[in-house]
Amino acid sequence: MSEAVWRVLADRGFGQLTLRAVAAEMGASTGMLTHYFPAKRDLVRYAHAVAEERTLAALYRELDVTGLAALRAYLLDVLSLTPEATAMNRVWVSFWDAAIGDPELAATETARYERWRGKLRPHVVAAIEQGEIPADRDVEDIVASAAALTHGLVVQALFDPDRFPPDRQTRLIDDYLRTLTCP
Amino acid sequence: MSEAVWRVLADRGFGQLTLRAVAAEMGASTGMLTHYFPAKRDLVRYAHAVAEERTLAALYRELDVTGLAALRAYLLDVLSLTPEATAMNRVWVSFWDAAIGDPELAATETARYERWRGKLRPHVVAAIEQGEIPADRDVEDIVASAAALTHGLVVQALFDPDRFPPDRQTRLIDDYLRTLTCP
DNA sequence: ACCTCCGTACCAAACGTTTGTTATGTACCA
DNA sequence: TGGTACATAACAAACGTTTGGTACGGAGGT
Repeated sequence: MSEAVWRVLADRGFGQLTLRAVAAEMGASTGMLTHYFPAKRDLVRYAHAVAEERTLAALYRELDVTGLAALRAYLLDVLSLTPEATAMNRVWVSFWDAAIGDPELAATETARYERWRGKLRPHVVAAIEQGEIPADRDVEDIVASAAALTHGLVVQALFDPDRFPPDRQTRLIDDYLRTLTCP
Repeated sequence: MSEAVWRVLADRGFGQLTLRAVAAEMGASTGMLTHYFPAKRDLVRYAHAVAEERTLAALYRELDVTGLAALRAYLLDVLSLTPEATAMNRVWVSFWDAAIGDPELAATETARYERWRGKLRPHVVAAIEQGEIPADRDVEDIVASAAALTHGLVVQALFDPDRFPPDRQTRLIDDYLRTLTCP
């Protein structure tokens, strides 16, 4: 079930997530879907959960590094460095559109962002404690700008993969992290 | 005509840009629209042009500053600092979704990004010549990261306006520009 | 000046498709 | 016997598109 939803999501996006498309993808009927999802809204919620689960799967792995190196690892996880990551990012960008028009989805996206920043925050704190980042910098602002730069690169890479190959995306993140170290 | 299209775009987004919605917005019939736009695709193209025109209107004003200050001014133009700018950004984010599924729209978005970066580039060059940015930094990378940070802030501000009020968005851009000045 | 013709600019209505949703029926298992 | 897990089919609504028709205004002939 989650497989079928993900396949529809990955190659058509959130806007084209339709009951019949999912049903066809799993060789079933729309009646079966309405049995599990009384309304379309429920299917969208489930699809959102599926996408988030796939995202977090990569995010919750253990790291053997701390501070800036850990921050770097988490940011690279989000970039479109592999075809799978690119598909993931396409899904999330399409979700942004859906969320703009739906207050409930917008709220979940707000929460997702805060969760992501919460994941990055301790490593910024550690980087400051380890002296990798000047202590007078604001933690919350660094987290927000790191997230911003990363998602900004994601969007540009989505529309211009030739100009933003994996090694350049990585280099841009590294350049950014380097500027964090200077006072 | 362009007024009606813009109104629909602004409060429903690209995904909900429909012939009937535009027709209703200008108190006309769908037949009239198909007279001017033989196919939906043509209406979408026109809507894209309308949105771009509104964007460029703000972008092509003359500046009495150069270098980093000019770069700052252009980046601030894009941020969601006013309700109008917020509406504009909602439209463009919704356009990203439409562009993901349509190669032709994707190509126009690729071009739009390159045009935007082209607008920023000379000011980065000037900043380097004026010694505001170390000469060993890559111009193209700085332009790309500035665009990325800005659009990343736009998206976060769209879903969390409380956490990203205008003054914080501005501060985050200023912090970024400050890190550019250090070697 | 008048009439005819024709293209432009629309409207109203309908068409076929796709969408979410609902109703009815059926197999199966406890 | 009754509830769960489906399939089939139909439904109304919304969509892009097509059709048939009306109004008008300028061009050309008489």
